[in-house]
Amino acid sequence: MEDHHQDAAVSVSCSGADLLSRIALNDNKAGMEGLDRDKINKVILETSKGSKFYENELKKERQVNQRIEKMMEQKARITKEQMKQAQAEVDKLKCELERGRDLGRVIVHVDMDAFYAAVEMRDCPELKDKPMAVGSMSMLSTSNYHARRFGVRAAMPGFIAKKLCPNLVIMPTNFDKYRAVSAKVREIFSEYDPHFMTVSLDEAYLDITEHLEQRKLWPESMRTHHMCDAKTDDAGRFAGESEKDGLSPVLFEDSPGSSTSLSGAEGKAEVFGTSVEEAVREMRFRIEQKTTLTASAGIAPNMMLAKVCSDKNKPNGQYRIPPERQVVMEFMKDLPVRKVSGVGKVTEKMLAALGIVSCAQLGQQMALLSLLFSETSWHHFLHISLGLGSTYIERDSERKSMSTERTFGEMSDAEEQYSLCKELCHDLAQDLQREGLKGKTVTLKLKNVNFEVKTKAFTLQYAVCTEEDIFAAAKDLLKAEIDSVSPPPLKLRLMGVRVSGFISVENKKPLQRSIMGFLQKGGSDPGSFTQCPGSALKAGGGSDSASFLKPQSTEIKVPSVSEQIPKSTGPKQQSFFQRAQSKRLQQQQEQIIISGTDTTNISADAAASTLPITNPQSDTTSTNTNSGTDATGYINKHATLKPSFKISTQVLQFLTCPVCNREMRDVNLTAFNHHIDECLKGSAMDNEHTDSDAGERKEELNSEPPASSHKLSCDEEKPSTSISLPVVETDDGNDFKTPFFSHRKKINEKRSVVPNKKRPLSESSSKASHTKHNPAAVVTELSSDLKGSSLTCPVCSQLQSTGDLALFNRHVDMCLNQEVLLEFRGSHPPVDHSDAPALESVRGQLGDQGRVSKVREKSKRQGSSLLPPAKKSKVLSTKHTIDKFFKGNTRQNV
DNA sequence: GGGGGAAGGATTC
DNA sequence: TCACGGAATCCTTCCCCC
Repeated sequence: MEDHHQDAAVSVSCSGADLLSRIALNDNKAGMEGLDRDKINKVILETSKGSKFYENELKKERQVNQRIEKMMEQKARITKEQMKQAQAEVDKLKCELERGRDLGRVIVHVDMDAFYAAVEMRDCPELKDKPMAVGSMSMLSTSNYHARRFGVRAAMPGFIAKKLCPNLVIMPTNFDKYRAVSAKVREIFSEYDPHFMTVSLDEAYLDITEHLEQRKLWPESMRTHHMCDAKTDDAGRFAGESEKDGLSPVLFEDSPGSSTSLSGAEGKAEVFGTSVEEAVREMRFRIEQKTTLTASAGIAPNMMLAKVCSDKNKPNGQYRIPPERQVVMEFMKDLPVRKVSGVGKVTEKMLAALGIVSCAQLGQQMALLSLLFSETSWHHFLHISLGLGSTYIERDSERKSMSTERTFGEMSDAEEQYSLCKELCHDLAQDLQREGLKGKTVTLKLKNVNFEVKTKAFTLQYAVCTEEDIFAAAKDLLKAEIDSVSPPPLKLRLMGVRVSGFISVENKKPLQRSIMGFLQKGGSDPGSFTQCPGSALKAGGGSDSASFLKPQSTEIKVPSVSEQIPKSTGPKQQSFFQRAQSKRLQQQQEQIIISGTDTTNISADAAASTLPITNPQSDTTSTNTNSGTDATGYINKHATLKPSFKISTQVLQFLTCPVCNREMRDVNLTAFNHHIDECLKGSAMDNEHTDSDAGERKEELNSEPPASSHKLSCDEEKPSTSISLPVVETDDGNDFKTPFFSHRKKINEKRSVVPNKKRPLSESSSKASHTKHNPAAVVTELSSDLKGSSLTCPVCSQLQSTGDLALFNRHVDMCLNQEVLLEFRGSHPPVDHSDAPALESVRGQLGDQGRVSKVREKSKRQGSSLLPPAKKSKVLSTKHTIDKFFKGNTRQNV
């Protein structure tokens, strides 16, 4: 939604301005130009003044002012030498960023105009000439353009809006209806970019680069669209074509893009060209035809710019920044920092205190900013000043928490509070179970009648999702709060409960365990590998655990939205290597079982320290599911500290050693076990000096493949899978140094550094292993490319003197097997991989950029921090800053 | 000193 | 007439423990 929450005025012209920037009107929004700000602010002030809310806002404002004071003191202490060093560091990073600037993508940000209000007006034509808003007396979600002329806007309480505009009609929200409209719009989006990313019901990012390529070849007929092809309404209230006249155009009849309006154009055909602008205009045209609502769009080489652009010609317009560095820099020059998503009222104010209002000023003051702000923050600022943003659009990032909260009138009775708490837990449990999620951290959020917010969290030993379990934790937190408040009683106006630390997310860390589970049949809860062995299974118990015990299928297609399989159990959790390896190893196990035994005696101590084993092939191997009562289904994680990888003594016709991959015929199990023991010893010795490396490699293998890499599973059968990785790019801007990857370098010339600190594993990994462009094709490409050349093993970095892919893959398999064995043997400290470029590349391929970043950041912290972290001010955090806009600037041009 | 949990805060729609 | 939301994510700081 457009600038929904930019509710701090850029400047306040009322008295006491310094304390009012949080409350005063922000008219920096389409349809709000030229308002009598003083008058509006006066009304807002008069209405708010004296309230608890107002007092709290003043308090927060004072805190921000204190932060600014501290920052200014810090600034005063900065020496010339420090500035010089800082400038050098900034310049260096700037150079790297410039080198990695990617102008090759065409990113579009589409934003529906006054979405909720527009839907309501469409369905209730009598509203179209009236000032109206959607929401309630306590809060408005959005307003139409008539209302905006009175200063009524989103994120404003309804009662204040009523003061500003007594005739304002406030419509209640109807999310079902908005969702239905949104679904229609998304259908159109998917035709331009099947991987588009939805931000909210009315916003999306698309990468239409590929579409534009194809579009060039399209005949005119494919670019011809007819007026008024909307057939039905979204909620049964909109009658259709006969009523469409005058609806949508009236919303924004004087808007920049009104040429696409519907009036009097029924049946006419419009032909769109092949250019970027034409493609986006066509998309907007089709949205309008289908929904009678208008959308605005921004077109730019990255997400950050596209977002800013979509606001430029709002409503019903579009704006494009061509992919030229000079133009980008020119565009950024006068852009107020506040216009950039991620810069909120606090950041704006802090920057303003340093004399920074525009993005050009931001660029000029980077050395200073690097000394005053955290690394994350100033890197963000640097990206902004250079007009850089992410060129990779991530589609579905994994949910990290789920919560529910409620605001109410003053509540002081403890019994009532417990009762409400239980109710919230009930609701949350239902939501969690609906999505098959379980989390270990329960957080209680409380807001007292003075608007002071407190959160109390507790992390359990096991993941929970039932009302009882959540409430058990939440009520203790509530009790502590009730008992500690002084003076009693605790007077609340809001209570919320959140569950986070989902085991589906956490399990990305020990994913390697899944490889180790290659012998397991029937699949089990990957989440039960926790600090509390077996606890998740116990906690999950009964039907709850079912959602985590779903058979894992090796999906070929990308799961649709409707496929609500918990992400924790999907093949997504295993890397491509892992899945291929698991499968191969599992086939070996099948051979063992088929040959007459399934008593693989991995460990006698399965119950004490068990590794639940995921079964990537459960659909096809479920006949061999273990009962779970014996040790068969588990591998003791300590078992291989001593080589004890035993298989029961029976003569088997055909076995393959899981260590060296050799096939053995007519061998009895004693001999086979002996062979494995020897292999293990050999492997252990081989790796003795590289344990730490392997430990790091183990982590690399933990990474998660992208959603799209599900497609790769169909190639797992092929011998070339070991090298058929979708991603070949490191996130540090280093060139690949091995022959194995050298041919990719040409493809990936455009790269940039992603200096993101603390990048979440889930996001970075999925991003890193992005294979949007037909991964299957990559397999072919790589395979054919490699024929006849020397190859370097991505695991051990050794150059292999063979061009034979089968031999090479065999070697990679063996290396991978050794990784598994090293895992058996215990943990390994991470090491510096600076001398292992191939591993770095592998890490990039496997998608675990988060870990790469961590290693690099560690060295960075040691070497480059000019001020102790504690002295650096905190600022800036957003889901749209580095994560959405900047991280992932390393696009995978596969 | 580093890792990780807890708490608070900023930002977004 | 009273009256300022809900959900999610990320970042920073603090603190404890190893």
